[in-house]
Amino acid sequence: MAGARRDELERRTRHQPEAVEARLFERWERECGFSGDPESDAETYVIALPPPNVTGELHMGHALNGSIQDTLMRLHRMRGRNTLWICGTDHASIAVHAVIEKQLRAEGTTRIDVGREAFVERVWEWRRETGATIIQQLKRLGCTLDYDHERFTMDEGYVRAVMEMFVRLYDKGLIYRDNRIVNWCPGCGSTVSDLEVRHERAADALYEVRYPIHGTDQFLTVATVRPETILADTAVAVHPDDDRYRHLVGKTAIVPIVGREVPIIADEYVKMDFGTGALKVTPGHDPNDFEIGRRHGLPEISVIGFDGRMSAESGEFAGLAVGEARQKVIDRLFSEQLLHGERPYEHEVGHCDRTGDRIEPLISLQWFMQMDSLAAAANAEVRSGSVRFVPRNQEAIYFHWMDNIRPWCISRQLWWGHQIPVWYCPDGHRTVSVEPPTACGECGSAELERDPDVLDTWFSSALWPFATLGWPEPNERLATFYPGNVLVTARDIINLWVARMLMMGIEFMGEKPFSDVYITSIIQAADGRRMSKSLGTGVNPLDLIEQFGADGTRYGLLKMSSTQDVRFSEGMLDEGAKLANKLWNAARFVLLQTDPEAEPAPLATTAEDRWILSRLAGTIDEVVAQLDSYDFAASVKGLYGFIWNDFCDWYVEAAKSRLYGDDEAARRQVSATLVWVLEQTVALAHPVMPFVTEEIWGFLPGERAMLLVSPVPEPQLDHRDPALEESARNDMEVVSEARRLAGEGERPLVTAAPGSLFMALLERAKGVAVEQDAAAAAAVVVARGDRESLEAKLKAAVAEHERARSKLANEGFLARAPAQVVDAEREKAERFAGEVSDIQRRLEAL
RNA sequence: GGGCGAUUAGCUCAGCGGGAGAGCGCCCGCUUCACACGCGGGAGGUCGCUGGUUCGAUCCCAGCAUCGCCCACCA
Repeated sequence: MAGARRDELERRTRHQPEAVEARLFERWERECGFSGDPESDAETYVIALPPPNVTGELHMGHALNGSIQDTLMRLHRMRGRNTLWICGTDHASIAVHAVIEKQLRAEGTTRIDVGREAFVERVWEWRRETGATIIQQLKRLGCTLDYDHERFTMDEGYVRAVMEMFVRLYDKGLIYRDNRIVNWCPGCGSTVSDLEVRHERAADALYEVRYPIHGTDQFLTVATVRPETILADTAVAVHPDDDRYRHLVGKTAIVPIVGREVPIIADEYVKMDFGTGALKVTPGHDPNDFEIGRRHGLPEISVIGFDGRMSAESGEFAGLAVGEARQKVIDRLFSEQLLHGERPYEHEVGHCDRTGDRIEPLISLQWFMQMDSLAAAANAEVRSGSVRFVPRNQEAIYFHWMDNIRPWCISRQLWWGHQIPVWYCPDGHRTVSVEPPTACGECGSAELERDPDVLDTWFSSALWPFATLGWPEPNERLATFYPGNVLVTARDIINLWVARMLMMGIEFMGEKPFSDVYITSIIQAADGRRMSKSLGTGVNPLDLIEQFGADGTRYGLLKMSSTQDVRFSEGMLDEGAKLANKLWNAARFVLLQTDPEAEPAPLATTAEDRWILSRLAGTIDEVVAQLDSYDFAASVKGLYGFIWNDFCDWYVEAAKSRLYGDDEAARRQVSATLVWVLEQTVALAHPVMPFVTEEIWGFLPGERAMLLVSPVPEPQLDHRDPALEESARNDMEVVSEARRLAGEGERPLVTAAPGSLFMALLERAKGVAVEQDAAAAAAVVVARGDRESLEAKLKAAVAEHERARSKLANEGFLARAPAQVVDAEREKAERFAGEVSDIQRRLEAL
């Protein structure tokens, strides 16, 4: 190694992430690139990044997802796959509206005042200024995304793809317009989907109201929490099996206040044991009642408008706010002696996930998508195992939703988004077209007005895996990189996004967009609450990267990635940061202390060599297999144990006696193995800890490509020696015990067969004597000349021997225990038998 | 109401049918020639509770308790 490089290694006694990360990332981008090669014949490996909202800042979820995906990308790149990690952001209609409308409010204006065109222009301006900061933040984590082809769901080409999708589905009859009850969010001024409604407890009152039965002097009493909607009642329903009311079915009731005569119907939806067992049916203002209404062909009356006030349909109440109307209705019912009772009532009420406003179910004309056939095709893929959820049990979430799928309301009353490609002429004809038409398709009128609504953001997200590759235009990137391999996301958007991508991928590409769906853990705040900005429980990943380095952060997040909910623990990142430093220093030691002439090679000269080579082969085998099965926590744990305990604590320490000894040949041999093991280890750790490993790689001897694009190590399975590893564990205990005794001021003596593992460590230890004895069955440590401790040792060994023997004598044990367990017990019995006789010999010698 | 998951050392978590583990924290000793972001040694646990299966249960089964997340149209 050149003198300057040596000096640098000697000087840098600590790994300093902040000093190397930016430089290495820049080299990766410049010298290697992350764009994938559409021309290559190599097998592809493709992941589409779940596009973060343009409004977003990197949060813990992104950092975890990013760490996992980048680890997978790097592993497969090192395997020689043609890798592509699709990169981009989502236009996030509602979130962007929130940002811009807040700005407008601060300026004393509103979106209505500035108008649609100016509003949208303003959004673009904001987008140009702030850019997608979150994508830049992912670079800090080391993510090797295809930044050169970054996409945005509002890009020209992407918008075309969305329009194309709409038109095709419309032509197929799957998209249609209908009056339906929808979740109206007064805050958003738009509908929101069922998945964007949160249910929260609310304290309301339950009113019992008497409805006169037509042609009698009797009453039917119903229970309601929304008396103001009485004005829109179009039936009263009871359960068909309810003997109390069976005789009333087919008769009519008079709706209080408005005096409308409505049928009394029977419907199984009604719960006999709730309230009075009679339900007022208001199709215009309740989703369930809407369904009942459709089943029975009832009129749909709206008395509440989109402005949150009573509409003209409500007659004398028109113009009142809903709350005021409610009070007035109650007063009227009371004065007319129709209010039978009132009691406090706590129940769940829908709130908008974004704004927190209480959802108002309203009937309106919206665009819908029929999901049944699409869902059936997607479900078949999941049922057959062709699409696999990991962990498997997350499928339940998917199926629960998909097996009960309902039409999807895809129109939103917003301005920022993909405007629905439907134009209306004054005669009301529809023209549906990807490009703006010049004339009505039916009557030729040139006076066309475009549907003002935009599409649900998830509509465009659903085609992310292929619209990002240039669909619908045929092209090489699309042909090469679709379908992808795995989707990595959190379980809260399994239905919102994953299911819809599956359906659209199958519909438009004829093939599932990915085979594996890896559902990550969700990291909670340290106190067990949800991590969220609003709760103030969030942790900024960029701060973590500063504190622990990108490698430490990635390591820590992967380590936390075990169960479905896990509490954030800084300790795990700290562990990662320390491991990076440990690895750096192990590299310094190996590169500075070994014979520079030694050619890196796995030379199995001593027992320690064979042992570390066995451990290395086993570790490579396991760590890679665990990454392949998405068991990141286990993988990272295996890396840690090998690097810190096996390599640094035991092998490097044991190697020192040869390294610093007089035997030149031994020095060269152990040097060769040390460098070889280091090289393999660093390559193995690269997917998880890319920066420190790349930095070390640069100091390894010889001309070499960057580690990013170097091959992943192959486990040398012929190096594996489980018996040796087992006896190593025993010898480790002997070494520890000798150290303890020496620490207590004893003068321990170790009797060991020649070539026993780690005796080199004892020979270097102060106050420990080592005695080579070919007859020794196992390494045994005794306190020199101390009859008492020898006897104690003998007693313990006899007890262990007896224990193993009695187990073997137990018929039930022999009959049921697996063969390898029985063998292990047998070996144990033999080993302790050997130890017993060793100690006995030493006792006699005293 | 339904689904999923958790309950193991002071803290965060592994282990999931055959002798209770890691990291951090704590105690003792080390300026040992890679690393004090270190080295060596150590203390600390009736593995939530109750039953069951088994020769044997932290691990499997049932029930209970507590906590978390997701889903859900009881007016």
